Amino acid sequence: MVRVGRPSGPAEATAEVVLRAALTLLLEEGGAALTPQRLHQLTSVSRATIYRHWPTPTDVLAALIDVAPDPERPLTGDPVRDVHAEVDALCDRLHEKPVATFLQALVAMAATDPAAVELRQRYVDGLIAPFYRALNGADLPPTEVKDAVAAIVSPLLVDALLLDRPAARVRAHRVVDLHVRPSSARQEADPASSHGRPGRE
Amino acid sequence: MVRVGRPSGPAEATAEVVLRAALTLLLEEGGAALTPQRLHQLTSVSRATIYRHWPTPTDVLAALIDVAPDPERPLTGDPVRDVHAEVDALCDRLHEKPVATFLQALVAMAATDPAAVELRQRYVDGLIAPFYRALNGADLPPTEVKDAVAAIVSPLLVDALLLDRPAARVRAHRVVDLHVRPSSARQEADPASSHGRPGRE
Amino acid sequence: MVRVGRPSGPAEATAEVVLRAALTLLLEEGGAALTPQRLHQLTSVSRATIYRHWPTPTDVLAALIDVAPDPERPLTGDPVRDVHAEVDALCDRLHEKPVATFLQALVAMAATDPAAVELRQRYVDGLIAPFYRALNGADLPPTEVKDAVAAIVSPLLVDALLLDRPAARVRAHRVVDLHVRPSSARQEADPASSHGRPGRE
Amino acid sequence: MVRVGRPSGPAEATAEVVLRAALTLLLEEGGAALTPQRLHQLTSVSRATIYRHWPTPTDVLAALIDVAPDPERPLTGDPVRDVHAEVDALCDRLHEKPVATFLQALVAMAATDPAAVELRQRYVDGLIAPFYRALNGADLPPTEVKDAVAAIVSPLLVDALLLDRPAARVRAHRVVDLHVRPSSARQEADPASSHGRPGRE
DNA sequence: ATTTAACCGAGACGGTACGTCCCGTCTTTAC
DNA sequence: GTAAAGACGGGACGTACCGTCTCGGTTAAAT
Repeated sequence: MVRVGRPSGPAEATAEVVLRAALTLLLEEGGAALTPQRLHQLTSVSRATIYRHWPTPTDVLAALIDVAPDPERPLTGDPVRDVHAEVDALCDRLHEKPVATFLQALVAMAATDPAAVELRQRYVDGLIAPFYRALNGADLPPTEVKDAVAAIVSPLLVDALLLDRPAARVRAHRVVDLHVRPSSARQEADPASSHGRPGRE
Repeated sequence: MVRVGRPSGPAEATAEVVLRAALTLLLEEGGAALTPQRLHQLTSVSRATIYRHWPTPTDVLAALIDVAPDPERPLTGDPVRDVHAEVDALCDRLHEKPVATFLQALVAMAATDPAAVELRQRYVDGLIAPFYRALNGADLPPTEVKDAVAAIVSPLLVDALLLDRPAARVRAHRVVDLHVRPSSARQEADPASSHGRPGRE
Repeated sequence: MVRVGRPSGPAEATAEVVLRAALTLLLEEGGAALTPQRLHQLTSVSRATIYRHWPTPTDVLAALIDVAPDPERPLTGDPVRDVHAEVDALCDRLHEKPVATFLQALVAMAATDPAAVELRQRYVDGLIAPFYRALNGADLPPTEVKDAVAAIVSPLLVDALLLDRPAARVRAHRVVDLHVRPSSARQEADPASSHGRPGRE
Repeated sequence: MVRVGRPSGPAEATAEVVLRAALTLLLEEGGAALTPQRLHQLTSVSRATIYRHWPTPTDVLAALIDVAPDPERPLTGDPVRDVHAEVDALCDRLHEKPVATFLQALVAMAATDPAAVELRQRYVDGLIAPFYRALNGADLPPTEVKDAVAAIVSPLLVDALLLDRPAARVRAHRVVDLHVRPSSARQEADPASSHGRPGRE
C-alpha cells in the first residue's frame, strides 16, 4: 500500500522541545508535574498537540525513558569486579537524580495508570539486568544469584525511593563482598581485598 | 480560662465513619482516592466537615496510620530467632495489603505534599525499628547491624513497592542466616540450622 | 422533612447579573452568542456557576422569557377594536427587538436542542393567544377565527423572522378588516370605518 | 495569457459525492451538521479538499440550493386557478421536507453568517415569486396583490418554520378565495365556486 | 512525452470552546 | 460550637472541531 500524505508522528522540533521541557519539569517538580497543561505552559506547544502525541503523562515518561538508554558497560570477565563496577554505575545514576526521579514518578503514576505499572516493571528490570549479566560468570547457583542481586540492589533503591538519601555506596560494596565470593573462596577470603576501589560515598 | 460549650474535635461517630470509609477507599482505589469529595460521597458526611477535621488528604492518611499501630512482639532473647520472627511478621503485614498500600500511598503523596514526606519517613522507621530492636542482643558492630537490616528489609519493601509481588519470605530468612550469625560462629555455623522454621511462602 | 442548609438556586445577585448580560448578548449578537463562555466573559461569573444553574443555552433563554411576560391588555368588548389593538401591540413588541430576536434564537436553537422546540411552541402560542382572546366576542365560526388569526399574525412573524424588516403594520390592519367583519355586516361595511386609527408604520 | 495545466475546480466526482452527503446530512441532522468535519467523515473526502471548494457551510448550502431549482409551472391565464396551483405546489414542496429544512437551516445560519442572510432572502423570494407571477393577470391593485401573497404564503411558512406541522393546505385555499376574487365579482361571488379542487390535506 | 498547474489525501499544528470534575472557601440555615 | 446544604470562583481535565499549513503523490490538459 502506497503511503500518501504527510508523514505521521510529531515533527522533530515539536517532540524535542516538549521532551526537553518534560525532563526539566520532572527533575524540578516531580512526576506529578508531567501534565499536558504544564508542558503547554513551558513550551507554548498547543495542548491539543501534546494530547495527540502523548495521550497520557505515562506516555511522556515512556518517551523520556526511551531517549536516554543506559549504555552497557564492558565486562572484564571477573564477576566480582564487574559487580562492583555496576554498583558504582547504579549509585552514580541514582545520585545524578534522573533515575531516582524516574523511579519516584513511576511509582506514583502506577497508582493511577495501569500502563505505568508495566513501564515501571520494565524500568526496574533494566536497572537490575546489568547485575545479572555481571554475575553470569560467577559459578553461583541461581538462587544465590537472585539473593545477591536483591541484597545488593534493593537497599540502594529503598534509599532513593523511601528515604530520600544518597545511595549507600560503600555498604553496597560490602554486601557484594559478602554475597559474591565464590563459595570455595569463602573461608580463605581476604576481607580487605576490595579496598583498592575508590570509596566515593 | 474555663472552657465553655461543645468540646472540640470531630464527634466520635463522624470520625469513625469517615476513617472507616477512608480505609476502604485506600485499599480499593489507592491513595489518590483519599479526597474530601470521595469521602463525602461514601459517608454522606458533609464536605465542609471533612475539611474542618482533616484539611488535607495527608491528614486523613496520618489518622489512618495512627489508629492501627503495630503491636510489639515479645523478645525471646535469641537475636536470630527474634529477627526471623520479625521477618515473618513484616511479610504477613505486607501480604495483608494495608501496609503495602500505605507505603504506595505515602510515596505517591510525598511527591506532592511535603508533610507526607515526614510521615513516610516515620512510617518506614516504624517498619524497620523492630529489626534493630531484635538485633540489639546480637554482639554485632553497628555497621553490620545496619547492613543486615538493610539487606533483610529492603528486598521485601522493593517487592511490595516496585514489583507488585508478594514479599519473598524465604529469601529474607536466608539473608538473615547469612548476616546475623554472630561473627564468632561464622566458621563453624551449620547452614541447615534454620530449616526448622515453617516456610509459609 | 425539615429543610437544612443553604437554600438552593442561584443567589439573586448572580441570577440578575447573568440574565442581564444574557439579554444584552442576545440582542446584540443573536441567540448563538448565548454560550456559557460568553456569559462568563461578560459577567465574570464563573463558568462552573453558569453551568450549575443553566446547563444549556436553552435554559438561559427560557429564564429570559420568564422574566419578561407580556402584560395583558384590557378588552373593550368590541372584537374589531380589540384585534386592532393587539396588532399594534404585537408590532410594537416585534419592533422593539426582543421578541423578534427571541423568535430567531428559538428557531435556531430548536434546530439543535429538542427542549427548545417545546419552548418555541409555547412562546409562539403566547404571541398568538391574545388574538384568540380578542376574537372570542366576535360571532365567527371557529374555522374563520383560525383563518383570521393565521392571516393576521403570520405575515408579521415572517417579516420579523425571514425578511428582517419591520412588521407590516398597516397591511395587518387591512387584513383584520377583511377577515373580522361580522359576516352580516360585510355587504354594508363602510371600508373607511377603520381609518381613524393612527397609521404608525 | 494562455491557460496551462489542469483546469481549476473540483473534480466532478468529488463535488457530487460531497453534495449528496450534504443533502443527506441536512435532512437528517439539520443545518448545523453541515460542517467540513461531518462531510469528511461521511464521504472520506479529505477535509482540506472540502475547505478548498466550499470554505464555509453557507457555501455548501448555496451549492445545494443551486442544484435543485424549482421548475416553473405553466400558467393557464386564469389567475385564481394559477394561484391555487401554486398553493398546492408550495405545500407539496414544504411537505417533502427539503424546502422546509432549507428554510430552517437558512434561518439558523443567518444568525451567524451574514452571507447566509442574503442567501435566505433570495431563497424566500424564490418561493414567493411564483405567486406574484400567477397574480399578474388578475386586475388587482399592487397593494392588494402584496396583501394577498402575504396572507396566502406566510401562514404556510410559519407552519413549516415555527410550528413544525404540515402546511395548512385547505386554509390556504380558502384564503386565496377570500383575497383573489376580482373586486368586481365580490358581491356576486359564489363562495362554493372553488370546491371542485381536490382537497389533499 | 513532457511540462505544469491543480487536485487530493494525510496529518501536524495552534487555537478555542466545550462540558465535567474537583478543589478550597464561603454563606446560609438548623440544631 | 457543630454540622449540613449548597453557592461560588478557580483551574485542570480530556475532547472536539475549527481553519491553516505542509507534505507527498496523482491527474489532466497544453505543449
